[in-house]
Amino acid sequence: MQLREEGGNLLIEGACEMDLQSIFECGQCFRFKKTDDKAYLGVAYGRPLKIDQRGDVITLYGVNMHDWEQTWKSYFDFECDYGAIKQRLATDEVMIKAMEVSGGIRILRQELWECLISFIISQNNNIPRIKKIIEGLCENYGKKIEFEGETLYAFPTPQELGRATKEELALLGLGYRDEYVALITNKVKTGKFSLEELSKMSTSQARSMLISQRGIGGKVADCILLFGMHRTEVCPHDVWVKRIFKEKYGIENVTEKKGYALCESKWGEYSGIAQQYLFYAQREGK
DNA sequence: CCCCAGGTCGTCA
DNA sequence: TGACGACATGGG
Repeated sequence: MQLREEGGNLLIEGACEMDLQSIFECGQCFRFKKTDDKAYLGVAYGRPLKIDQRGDVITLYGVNMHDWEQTWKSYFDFECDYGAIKQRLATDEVMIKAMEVSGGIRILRQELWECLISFIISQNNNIPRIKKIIEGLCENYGKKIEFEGETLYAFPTPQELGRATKEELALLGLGYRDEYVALITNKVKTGKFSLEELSKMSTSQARSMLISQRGIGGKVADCILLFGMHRTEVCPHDVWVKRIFKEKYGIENVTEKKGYALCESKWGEYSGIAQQYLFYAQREGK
């Protein structure tokens, strides 16, 4: 892999265990959309990004080496050696086949606050609608960002989102989740629920803390731990995991508890990443 | 009209 | 603990 600046853009060349489509469409992140010219356009940490992949060249438009070091290197989790992780996970045929499809996934280091709200919204919901709702939140309450001739919006801060009433949220399509979002937003805004403290806790402490909040159960807590706090040992136990254990591994009636034990014994500290590989491959029908 | 969606909550045994 | 329906909304 090689990094260089060219024409005001940053180029990543050569193998880097990175596939933009699977990264942005595996359901870890809801803020990047595909453009007509087959790039991905979105906002993270309040900064706009346009990025595309042609052959083995990835281009981050308008990004210099300083921006890369400051923001995007960490966002795309470049401290992590995915080659080594995949080698560690390649212990059975199911996983090896899944990784042929989804091996380019990286667990993005997203903002905790954004993940918290996004995955509360994700419950009993489908990915296109989750994206639409979050887009609505950003357009209505987030800061406007003009970029490359397009208008983008940052994810609203707790203060900004705190201006929304429950009724306004309902209008954006949150449905019964309006109450959950309003409650936790208010707590974060007023400091009753500290994301800073949360992020310092052990995984099991943080999980209990999350679950004690209204509208956050085990699955949503796990997604927040994995995607918002990069606790890669956490495997969100959803309907798809059940499906995968049944169809691919021939293990039936996997309860939540059983599922965690299975993940722990099979994939250990990388259970969350393993789950993403399997989840994406399964959703792609492979 | 039905069913489902990266679930959670309250209730009842 | 474990099972089961309700819950808003929109798409198929």
